[in-house]
Amino acid sequence: MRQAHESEMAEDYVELIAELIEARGEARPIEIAERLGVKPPTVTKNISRLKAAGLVRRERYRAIFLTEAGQQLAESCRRRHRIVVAFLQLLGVDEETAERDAEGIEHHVSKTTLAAFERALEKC
Amino acid sequence: MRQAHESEMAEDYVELIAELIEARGEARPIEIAERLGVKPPTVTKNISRLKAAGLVRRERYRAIFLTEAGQQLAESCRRRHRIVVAFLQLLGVDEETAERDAEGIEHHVSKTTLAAFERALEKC
DNA sequence: TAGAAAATTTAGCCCAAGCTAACTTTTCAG
DNA sequence: CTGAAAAGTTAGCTTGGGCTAAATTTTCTA
Ligand SMILES: [Mn+2]
Ligand SMILES: [Mn+2]
Ligand SMILES: [Mn+2]
Ligand SMILES: [Mn+2]
Repeated sequence: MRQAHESEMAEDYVELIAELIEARGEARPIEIAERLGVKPPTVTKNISRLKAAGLVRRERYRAIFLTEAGQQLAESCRRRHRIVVAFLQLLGVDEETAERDAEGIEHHVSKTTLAAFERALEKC
Repeated sequence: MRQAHESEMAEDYVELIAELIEARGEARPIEIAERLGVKPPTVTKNISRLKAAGLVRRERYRAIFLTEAGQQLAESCRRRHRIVVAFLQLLGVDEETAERDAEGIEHHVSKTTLAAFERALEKC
């Protein structure tokens, strides 16, 4: 049973691209660069990696969109992100810290652990 | 207020070195390689990075020891590791998964979040 | 609608962290 | 005490993900 094992880079990018598309209708390299705190050439390079990985659809100089696979990955990453943040806040962590820690933690949370977080959230 | 920001590599190495010294009296590259799932040359290279960072004391071909700074870092990493694992288990995650997830999560847990984990552990 | 500004890409670097192959040093068994 | 096995190092390569400077393309605005 092959685990897909997308990289953290891929997860953060598709998550952000999905959010930008939702908010603005399209995702532009310059916004991705700003949000992720990297420079535009880094985004260009990483986007072509995502394209090679089949997660992104894109023509040169144009906006970036997600493939079917990219959308699915983005959805599960966004869901996981929300759960991790909510869970940390439930424990009493302030929102800013919860967001910052979740940005790293999310990539190491297995299905099992995510389910445990959800259980904790359910029982208020 | 300068945050030290040791790399994940450094944290995992000093943590493991401390454990090996505790268990065996010394830490040897070949054991580090086995435990971390990397090859010996990788360990040699990383140990010299740790030495350059002042975390490790070592002569060529000899066992590896921690400096004062290395011991302090190791202690706080081991403590954090234990807390994260115990916390995940408290949530109902099985030990193996808790260990595996904690190995990644630990590096992204801020002081604030760690304190929240401890609070949860205290109130049983 | 031409030209300036903004966005994007390309080229060419850097560094961390991994690997294999080959070599050197240490250790251990007979 | 010697030689083979084990351990460790070195050399040299690869990949991912970052950067700057410079070129190119697109988008605005006067
Ligand atoms: Mn993230
Ligand atoms: Mn995220
Ligand atoms: Mn770890
Ligand atoms: Mn650990």
